Amino acid sequence: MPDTAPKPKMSRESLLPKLASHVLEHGLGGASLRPLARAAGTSDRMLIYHFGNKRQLVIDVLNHIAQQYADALDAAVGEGRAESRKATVARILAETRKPEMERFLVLWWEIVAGSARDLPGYREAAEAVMDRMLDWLEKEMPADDPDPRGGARYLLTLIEGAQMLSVVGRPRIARDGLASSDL
Amino acid sequence: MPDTAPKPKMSRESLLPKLASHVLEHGLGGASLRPLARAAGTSDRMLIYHFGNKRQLVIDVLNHIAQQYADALDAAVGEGRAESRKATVARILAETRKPEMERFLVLWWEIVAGSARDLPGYREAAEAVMDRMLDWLEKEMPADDPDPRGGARYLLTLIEGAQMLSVVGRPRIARDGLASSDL
DNA sequence: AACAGAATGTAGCGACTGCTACAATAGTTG
DNA sequence: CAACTATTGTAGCAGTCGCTACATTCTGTT
Repeated sequence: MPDTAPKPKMSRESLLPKLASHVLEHGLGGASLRPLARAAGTSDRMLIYHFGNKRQLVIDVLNHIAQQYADALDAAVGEGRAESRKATVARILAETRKPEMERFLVLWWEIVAGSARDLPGYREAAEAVMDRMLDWLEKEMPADDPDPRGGARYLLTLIEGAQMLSVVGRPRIARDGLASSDL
Repeated sequence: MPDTAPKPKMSRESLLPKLASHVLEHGLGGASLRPLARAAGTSDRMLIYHFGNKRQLVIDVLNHIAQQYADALDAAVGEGRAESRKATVARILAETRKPEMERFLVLWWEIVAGSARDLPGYREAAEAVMDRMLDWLEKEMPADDPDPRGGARYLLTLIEGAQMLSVVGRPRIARDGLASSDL
């Protein structure tokens, strides 16, 4: 007779993916222990047991998500570089439009907001994400770019501005703005 | 003998400024009826009475704040235009660094986050703010700019990207990016 | 003054919040 | 097997949430 309950032996690490997934779907602010626990197949009691308190849980989940996103970016880096800055921008915009990334993009602005309000853990997660994004962009810059370092920073600024404008319902502002730039 | 309680005769409109001020200070997500009421000198009971429910209150407060911000921007438009795009960017960055604006900037990212999650009222407020910001920028563009319309959109994209990077603790990325641009 | 409707206070409901006390079980180690 | 620790379940606490029932007062009209 097989085990009826396979005794999953839950740990902080085994919980994090499921918690992260729930947070990606439902956001961080509104997330409370009991729904989180349900999504992870445990009880609020055990979440506190494993993470100490909710604050620490949020911090750990944020770190996990940042890491997850960074890994996804790394996996998405293609072999060859783009041919132009314009192609680089197009590439990253296409990459972030993938549905798996879209969930993250929605959460991203919540991370930015938490960072602006100095909530614990948010700033660190945001920095980790932006740093990795910058790495990714530098690797993706055209081989013959005159200033790949500055250019990557320039493009990141433009890209993030464009994505914000899209998210607030004004994608055309960004599109027209990019079209009018010298890209 | 003077009135001990001057009977302020509160209305939706007379409440909104105080509510907006409290929201600017403490954020929207965490704001609950009782603290809001205390800040406005009423009771939760009366907030529901005047606004119907919390959702509508949030929507109204958001509209009020967006209007307030738009007015502040309008008031800040100088007489003469800037001499260069670079000066335009410098002008708006200086304007938004004023302490009164800074409170708004913190809230702004919460509005963006709510917009990304499609919370009621957030998208509309964000659109109103961005549209007015764009107006302001167009008026502030250099008189001899070859493409003031596209240029304003380009600058808005850059500026918002830069402000986001600042808020998440990476102002240097934006600064270096802007320095490397052709502004 | 009589009344009607708007505005407000008091009290509380049921649901949910993060978290904990206490007890039971499971797994490891001697 | 015995002792011990790690893990989990049950139950609940004190506080907050949005909101409402009910009664009262206040204001303007007739």
